[in-house]
Amino acid sequence: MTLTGPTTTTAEGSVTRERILDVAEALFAQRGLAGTGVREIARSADLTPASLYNHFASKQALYDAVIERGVRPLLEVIGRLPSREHTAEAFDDTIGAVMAHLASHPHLARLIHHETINGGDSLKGLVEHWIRPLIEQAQVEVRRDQSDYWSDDEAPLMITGWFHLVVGHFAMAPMLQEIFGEDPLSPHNLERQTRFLRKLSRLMMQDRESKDS
Amino acid sequence: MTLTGPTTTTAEGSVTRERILDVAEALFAQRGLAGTGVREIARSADLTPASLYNHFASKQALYDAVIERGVRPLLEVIGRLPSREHTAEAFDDTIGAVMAHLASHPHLARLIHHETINGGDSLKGLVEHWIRPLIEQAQVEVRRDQSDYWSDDEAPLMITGWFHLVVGHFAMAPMLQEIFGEDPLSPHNLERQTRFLRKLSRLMMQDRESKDS
Amino acid sequence: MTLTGPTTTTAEGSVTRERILDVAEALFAQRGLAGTGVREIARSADLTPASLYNHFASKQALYDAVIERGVRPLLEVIGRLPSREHTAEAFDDTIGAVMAHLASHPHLARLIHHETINGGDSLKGLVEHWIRPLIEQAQVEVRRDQSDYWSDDEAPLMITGWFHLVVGHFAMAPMLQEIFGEDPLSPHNLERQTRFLRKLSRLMMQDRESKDS
Amino acid sequence: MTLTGPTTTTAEGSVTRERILDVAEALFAQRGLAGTGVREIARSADLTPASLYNHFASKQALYDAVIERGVRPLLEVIGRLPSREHTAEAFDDTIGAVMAHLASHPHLARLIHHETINGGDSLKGLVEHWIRPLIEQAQVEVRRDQSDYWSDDEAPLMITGWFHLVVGHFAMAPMLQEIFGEDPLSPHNLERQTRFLRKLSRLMMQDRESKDS
DNA sequence: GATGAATGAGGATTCATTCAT
DNA sequence: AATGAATGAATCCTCATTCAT
Repeated sequence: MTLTGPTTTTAEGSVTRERILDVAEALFAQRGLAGTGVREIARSADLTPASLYNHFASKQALYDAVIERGVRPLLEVIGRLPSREHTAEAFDDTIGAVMAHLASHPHLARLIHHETINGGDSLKGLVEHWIRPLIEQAQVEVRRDQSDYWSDDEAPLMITGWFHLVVGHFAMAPMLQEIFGEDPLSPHNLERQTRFLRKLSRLMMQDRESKDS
Repeated sequence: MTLTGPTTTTAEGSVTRERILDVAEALFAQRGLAGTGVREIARSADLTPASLYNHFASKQALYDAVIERGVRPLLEVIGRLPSREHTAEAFDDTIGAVMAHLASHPHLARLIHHETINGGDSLKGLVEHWIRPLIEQAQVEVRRDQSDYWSDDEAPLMITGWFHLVVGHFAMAPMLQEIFGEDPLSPHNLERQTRFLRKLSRLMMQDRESKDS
Repeated sequence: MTLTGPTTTTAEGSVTRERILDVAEALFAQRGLAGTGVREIARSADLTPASLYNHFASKQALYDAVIERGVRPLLEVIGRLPSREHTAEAFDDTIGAVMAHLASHPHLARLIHHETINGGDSLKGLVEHWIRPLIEQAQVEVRRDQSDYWSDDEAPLMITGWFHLVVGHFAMAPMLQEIFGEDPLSPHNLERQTRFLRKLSRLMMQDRESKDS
Repeated sequence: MTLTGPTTTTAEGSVTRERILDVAEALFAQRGLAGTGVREIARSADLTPASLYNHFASKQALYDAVIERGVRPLLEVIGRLPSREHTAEAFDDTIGAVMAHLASHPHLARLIHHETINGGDSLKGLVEHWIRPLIEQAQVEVRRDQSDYWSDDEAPLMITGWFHLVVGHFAMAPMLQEIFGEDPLSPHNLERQTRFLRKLSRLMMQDRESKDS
């Protein structure tokens, strides 16, 4: 009876809370906020709907918590790498890190897509803190390189472009699977995709040197 | 009663039917299938929910019709341009045409995203007929160019990459608007994005020559 | 099939709507707003809860409609009688009319009590239009009679006093029934109560003469 | 832990229990039994709903306790004063005492009204012990005075009438406040109301004398 | 004595859909 | 082609209550 000990991790969340977040993440990613029922979430977490409300005030609050828990680490991954000398290598690292993070959180990208497609109220705050600095920094770097292939005001387009390329791959995995008959998120395919993106990045960066010469 | 003349164009669809499709497209794009209520659609079309069922057998049928009507012309746009000599120019044209089509159907991209994120049952058939041939053709062209920067099996990645870049820009317009404070779908910004994509495509294509030398 | 004719009385409300109002009036009077379930109302009206919402937007809206339908005629009854020469007789008539109206709407008084006890949001507007003029008029009459037993500023107390006496009798009928073992709303008892109130009113009015002497 | 000293007065009730009764009284008076949630009561008492059940077996039990605690002293106040020689003065005293008691227990009247409007199961026992003797006594006194204005069988009507007048004033205070813009329970207004009731009582009692002569 | 977590039952309301008119 | 009314099923959420800690 007493062997089980306390079920709550005093740190931040009880195991139940975490379990709910896990299953909700998967379901919200699959079907979106509106398409996911509280009953469904509760059942997947081996709970009554009523019990779920002991941990989250509302479906929306749960959704926000899922987004928060998923996106914040991603932003931290991104924010950790930016300042380096050699842009190309640094960028390669960032791509790799982001790809790795998304790979180990298979629902994150679709979650982000869902949020992004409509106004993204739950995401807004987070993203502003994330994308805006990124763009400003990118602008600085583009300028520093005195690139004449890419102009300063194309920096935002490049950032969002990379966003589409990276997040898109994960978000659309179900459909790519349909089409190609193989899992785009398998280690092999992920490596291939990462390699592809690195080649592309090198193309975009190194080109300047060849132009400069 | 009869003074208004016939309201139905037997050819393709009644004006009411078309009106329903219009508002449903906008709503489905905004909130997805699950997030959009029949009542909402009906109200936006100045109808009773009951009346709506005189035109579509079910919400799902309406949704499918919206997808159909939106995606088929896009596929035709794409299918129309593929065979040319100079790959670079042809590709530029395709990009332009697709961008133009998406620009004039502002809900299409988000609709596609919604469908793509989950299994995309309503889209599956259409997309298979669309993307698979594209990829096969791309593979042929990559091979023909004897590019040694891009390998044959990277062709699918390039295709999907372009998909992400083009469709993503439109689908995520609401969020980009949030972040940058300007409409990504304004003529000026669309032109800029198109120019950007063309520069990128040139980079990806022309690079081979510089490497060859 | 067609013999039943149209089910809606074009005038104001369909028969169904009226039926709902009837049963809701009884239930709200018995158990109050919070104590009455929509399911209960619907069942009593031979309807599904869902169907009920075709007629009233919400439980609260239904409640308001019940109050409105019940109280408005009462106010009209009161407003119709006020101007006469002989105050005593006029007052007798008013008492009689109000008693009669409440007698034929057996739930009205309890409904009013329910509303009055808490802030009476649904009643507020109606009552202000009703009680305030009454008081002003009463003040005029008290003053006109140059009564020296009742002072001018006691007019409001008299009004509310009569309110308590008349409405209270009906509202507390269930408990009086409990205590006395006979129905306070039976014709015989109602008559007795009316007679009692008239005697009381005469006492309050006529007394002035005896005092004057 | 033990520094605060014993928190329970073994005699009658713990302070917590009393606190719960206090807030519950206010809430039940405002919204009735059905309209008041256990959560609400607990929150107002700075407790968890679960903790509340350490003090009361159920919501109903709490409600009954509130009624008990509120009504019993009132009955005692009434029961204490009845036997005197001069009816008029005795009655004046009773009115004053009851008004005073209700004034110092501002929720009591509304509580009684709530209970009275429906069957009043929780009140039944108490009230029977209270009102029935009162009526019998009143009947005796009416008879003793050989009043020919009020007949014997009007005694119950007088009792309930006084009940309406006294309790009504307190129970409907919220609405009267709405209408007149001043607090009917302020010392000044209470005094005025008491004076008014005394004048009325004298009218009802003394009249007999004038008729006798 | 207090509480976090759990729950079955029920709360009001909305769902997509049907059908007679 | 349009609609008011009806409905079974589902929606999110709250209810009063229990119990191990």
